[in-house]
Amino acid sequence: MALEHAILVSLAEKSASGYDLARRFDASIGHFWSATHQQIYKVLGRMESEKLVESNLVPQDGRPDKKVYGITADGHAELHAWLRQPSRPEALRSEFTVKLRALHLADREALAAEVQSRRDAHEAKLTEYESSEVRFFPEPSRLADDQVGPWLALRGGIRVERNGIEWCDEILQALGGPA
Amino acid sequence: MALEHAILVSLAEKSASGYDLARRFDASIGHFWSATHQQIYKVLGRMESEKLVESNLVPQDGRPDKKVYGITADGHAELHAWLRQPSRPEALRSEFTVKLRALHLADREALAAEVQSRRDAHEAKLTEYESSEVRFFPEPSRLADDQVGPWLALRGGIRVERNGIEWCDEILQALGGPA
DNA sequence: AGGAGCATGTAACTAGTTACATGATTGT
DNA sequence: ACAATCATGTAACTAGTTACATGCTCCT
Repeated sequence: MALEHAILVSLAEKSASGYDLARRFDASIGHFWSATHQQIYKVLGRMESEKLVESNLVPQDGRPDKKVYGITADGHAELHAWLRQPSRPEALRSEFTVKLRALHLADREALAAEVQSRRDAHEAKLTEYESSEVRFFPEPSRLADDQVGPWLALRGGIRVERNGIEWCDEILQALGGPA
Repeated sequence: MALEHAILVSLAEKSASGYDLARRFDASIGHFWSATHQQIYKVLGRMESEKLVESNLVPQDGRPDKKVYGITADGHAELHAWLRQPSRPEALRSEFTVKLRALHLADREALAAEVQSRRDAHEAKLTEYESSEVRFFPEPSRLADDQVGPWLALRGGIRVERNGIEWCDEILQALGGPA
């Protein structure tokens, strides 16, 4: 299961509570694997019973106590085993593309509007990624060892968004030009 | 649910049995939305009870009888309603990218091999898509009305694969050059 | 004799989503 | 007073995967 491994990767960087993980899955790692807090708690529970992670309760004042999870030796072993074996290539699944195939049945105006809003979303993400790049990886030629992976992941995100924008433009043009 | 709508799109093109649909979901429409025969049969059953599709049994000789499904008026209505409303933008979910982020914990050789095999897979798909393009859409500037959508979908696939190849090359270079 | 293609399904399971639930503190 | 943030969960449901099951025909 992928969420399990995403959690192991995240906890290997730094121990965290379920809540902390949920926030990470809203940002950094969540750009490539999303998860809600509900599912994170569920999976953490199972992972604890499988001894991949262990928790200790940290009392706080002015705030609710939290359960901070850390990765165990078994967790590290599982993580390394997963890293060693190739993951199956993920087939692309796009509801939008299914819809696009049915273009001749659709309202062109409505579809063009949808494409435009997808383009805007790609643009927004691209801007976000690009500013992350300049902030966190200003000198990509000399990165610390543990920064290469995150940088390459971000590069992938940037590529996906740029590609998405170009494709939207191609569609808009085919739909009758962007006015 | 997206499979439901993918089936409606496919049946709107042409009536088909569950088996036929399963083959379509291995090829054309399956490039953007995959489904196994088990799930197709399950969903077809529900869709029939919801009167979105209707079936009639076609006896064949030398072969098992088949249940040919066609789209109903309700099905068309549902399809058009779906086409009119924007689909939520799909977040990208990539197990590989999660792994890439953990590059510093992984075996570089093994990861490079995995990247190379992903690159090969992208290359193979790209070749397939490109030959589909020349075969089915030799003159993209003058396409029949119902060919524009499928062509744009294919263009999206081509873009995704090309982009995937470029990203793989970027990763391989960062991992120490492609020898 | 064996495998591929045609044709349809059931059953058990895993993963993920949506809705609901609680309760304190801090900021506007 | 109201919303946001911190913090943890349960319950019900939907979607999708994997394994199992049957049986006929055509090709090699």
